[in-house]
Amino acid sequence: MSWRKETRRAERGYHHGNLKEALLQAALGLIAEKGAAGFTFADAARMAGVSAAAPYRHFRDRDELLSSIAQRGFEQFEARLTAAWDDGRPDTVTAFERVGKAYLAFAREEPAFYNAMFESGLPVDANPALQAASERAFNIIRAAAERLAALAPPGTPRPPALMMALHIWSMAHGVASLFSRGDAARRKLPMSPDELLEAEVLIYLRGLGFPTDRRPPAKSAEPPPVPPVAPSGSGVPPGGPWGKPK
Amino acid sequence: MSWRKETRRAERGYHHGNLKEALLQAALGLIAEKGAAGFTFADAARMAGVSAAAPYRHFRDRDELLSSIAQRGFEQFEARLTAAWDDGRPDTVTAFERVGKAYLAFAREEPAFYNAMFESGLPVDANPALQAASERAFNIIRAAAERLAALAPPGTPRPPALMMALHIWSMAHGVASLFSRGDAARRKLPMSPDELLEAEVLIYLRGLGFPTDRRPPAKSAEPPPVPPVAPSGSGVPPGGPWGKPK
DNA sequence: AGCTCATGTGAACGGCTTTTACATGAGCTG
DNA sequence: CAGCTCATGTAAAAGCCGTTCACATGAGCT
Repeated sequence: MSWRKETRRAERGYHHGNLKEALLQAALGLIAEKGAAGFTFADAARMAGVSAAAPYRHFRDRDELLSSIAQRGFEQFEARLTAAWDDGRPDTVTAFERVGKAYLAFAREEPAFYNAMFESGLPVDANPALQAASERAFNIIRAAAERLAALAPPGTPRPPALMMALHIWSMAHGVASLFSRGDAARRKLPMSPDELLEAEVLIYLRGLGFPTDRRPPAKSAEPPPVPPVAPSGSGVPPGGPWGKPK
Repeated sequence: MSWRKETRRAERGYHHGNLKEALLQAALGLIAEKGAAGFTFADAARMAGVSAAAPYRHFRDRDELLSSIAQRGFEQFEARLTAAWDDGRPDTVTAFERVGKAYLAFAREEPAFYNAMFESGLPVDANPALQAASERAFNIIRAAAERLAALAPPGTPRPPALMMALHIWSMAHGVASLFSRGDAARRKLPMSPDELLEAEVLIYLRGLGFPTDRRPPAKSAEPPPVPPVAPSGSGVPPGGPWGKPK
């Protein structure tokens, strides 16, 4: 079995064999558990079964480990946003909202990454690689906004795509930070963070003149009752992007 | 002179005289400088000129000092939001936007409080007093949303005020967190965080059917070119809440 | 004057980060 | 295969922090 070699490497030898990766995984678990602030270099070392000094062979200091995690986080984040955007299929607005949901899903499902990326207080702009990774992730949102802006109803002033992207980002980040994570997420909401963000984005898009009179923010995947492009006659869609007030 | 008594108390005596307050002030300065994560109990004690054990006579532990600061922060926050809202004068929409700006102004001008309140990772819901203070601050936004919702144009479905409040809060918090603070604020923006948020809120309100075709978000107070109520035929006002794309 | 209790001190414990000198052994070289 | 070298690990130590405990001080009351 391939059990032998790996286990022996991992357990017995003087050399760990893959300490860097083991430390990253350990740190990820610890951050998910206790937050980036509570995470400890020594703990990660202990969890990997090495002495407290060993990590310094692979990371300059604790901050560099944190940065590495944030870096990976931004990469995975970018991948998920890219997948969610799916190049604007089946239609731009649907895909755009999917990106928003992917943002929240990432914050929910990868709390450790999200924490390292946005809540650890590490200086993102001090690390060029990190900044670049963050930029690449944001560029997905930006590209999506670009496509959306190009679709602005004729006769209306075209909204600047960059501004739209920043708006969407701030909405997603605001909802994720306030309502979609461990601590403050306990605030009792009349709706789920996903629904909250979806409604927010829909209202915002309507404010830009986009037709958003599609399905209400229900969880079921219904076939779209009408083709995505609607006449812009009445600015007010029938359903409205919010449910009945409970 | 009253100089005597205070100074002697502060400098000489075995007893400090007002250590609790001194510690709070010291901590506030340290947090503003190095963030809540970097802030140190021992440092605060040193800055107040007492031993490292002295603070424990006034705070159970480091977290309680942090909580006290967050608590004060929420109180000041509430006061500023209340002042900005000014009971909806001179008109609801204007006052509403002023609240948004007050949110950003607070984040910018009181980084230490903001940090303790929203970025220190302390469990807000574990401390009832803290949670109540936070709730009171949010209620200002909520009350404003309530008034705004009541003004929804006739013929449109009335948006739930709580949802609106949550939306506005998430926008303000998102913009503040991402663009209006020390670290990540370095991201080059085509506009100021204030303008960004103002545009965002205006577009959002327009999406709800509110007439928002007032002055563009310029700093000068121009007379409104057209009366505020527009026919709802075309959902798109003339000016648009964004400037020319640069 | 004397008592008492809030408030401050100093020393100590354990834990964390980081550095330094030293140990080990994996992989290359001849 | 012998031997060298260097990456990778360890142990120990210094310095910091949070926290606790026994003890000191003196402010205010009787």
